[in-house]
Amino acid sequence: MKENTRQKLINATYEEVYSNGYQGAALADILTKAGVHKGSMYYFFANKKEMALSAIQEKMSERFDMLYLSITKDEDNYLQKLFDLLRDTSRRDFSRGCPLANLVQEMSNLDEDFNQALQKIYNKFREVVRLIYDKAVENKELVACDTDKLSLFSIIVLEGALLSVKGSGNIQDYTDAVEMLIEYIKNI
Amino acid sequence: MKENTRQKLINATYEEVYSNGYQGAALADILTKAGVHKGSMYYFFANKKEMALSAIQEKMSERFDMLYLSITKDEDNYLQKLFDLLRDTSRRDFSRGCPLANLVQEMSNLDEDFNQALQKIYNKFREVVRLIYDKAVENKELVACDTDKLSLFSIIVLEGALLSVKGSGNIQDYTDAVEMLIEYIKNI
DNA sequence: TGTGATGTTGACTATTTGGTCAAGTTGTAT
DNA sequence: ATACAACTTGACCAAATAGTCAACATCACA
Repeated sequence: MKENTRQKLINATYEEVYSNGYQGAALADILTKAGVHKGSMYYFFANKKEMALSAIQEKMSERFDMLYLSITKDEDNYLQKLFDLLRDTSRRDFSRGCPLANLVQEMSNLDEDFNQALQKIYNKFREVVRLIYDKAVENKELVACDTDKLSLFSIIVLEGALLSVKGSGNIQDYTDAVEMLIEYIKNI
Repeated sequence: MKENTRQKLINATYEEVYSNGYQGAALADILTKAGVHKGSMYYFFANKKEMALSAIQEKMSERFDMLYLSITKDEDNYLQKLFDLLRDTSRRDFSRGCPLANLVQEMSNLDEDFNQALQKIYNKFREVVRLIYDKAVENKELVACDTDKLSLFSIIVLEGALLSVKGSGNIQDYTDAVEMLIEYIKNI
């Protein structure tokens, strides 16, 4: 049962922080959503910040591994699978946007611990995307190029596109941007 | 003196919200920074939210007009002036990022009034960039193309690049992305 | 079955939050 | 000079905030 309570807190924290930001996520709401009492929470975590950092690290790694790292473990069609993933709007929560981007925007210049944790996650994300491009080059799906810069550009367009949808309320912004990015990559 | 107090509040609110987000901006801090007492503030604004919305609208319009709209009022070199502006890192606050993007990320899915205000500002920004590209096409600096999508893509790359710097702590991300965008535009 | 470790409960606190208000000061026009 | 509007002051308030704690329950195991 131990992991149960902890995991319920991690899940609820992640959800509340994703929806409201770290500063906007009230402890009382997290506890209600998790169905856990305050004292129990302080048994597992030192404070709100430690719980949020744990939630972010655990849930985001999980998410990136599932979505992106899995592609590198296949045998071929690396590029196509990445394009498919980018094009798949059903997997995206356009209202809440990108969980990582939200927190980077909110916290990286406010708290050094968040800054460091988010930098690690962000760099890992970028490495995974670069790995996909490296495999694509290796497999002759893509001509040899600066895959590091390409992964940077890809993430920038992805994050920017998700932000744009939040700003305009128009999902078309996302699909347009993704197609422009894919066109760019095909023309390298 | 009337405009003085109001303006001090607008400036302080903008700064505090820019640094800490709307939810993280404490009224007490805004008042201290402005050197204005609470009662005075509530004489000029109905509440924190109205004051923040006023600050955002007034200060952001001012900023976009100064940076971007001014380009469209010149006679030529539209494209070059836009590229110069994008390349000018001295004008950017990489630690705090883009004021508009920060607020869109934080508030657009939390409050409908913020959502509407930010959408207007965001759309205006995009229109101004499109106007620059339209003038560039008209002036034969750029071949005829879908300037609307190009403005979308430009803003997405810009916002994404600023976010990336926050995420990685590396300003090179910004300059790399801007050069890739400029290369893309030159190759249209 | 008793004992210590692991986990749970919810009332309690101190502080900070946005917001109110009655009393005061200043400016301005007649 | 007077009167009225424009503006300022800071004490006060209720609600929400993160965090504490002593008592209690449950579990594993000797």
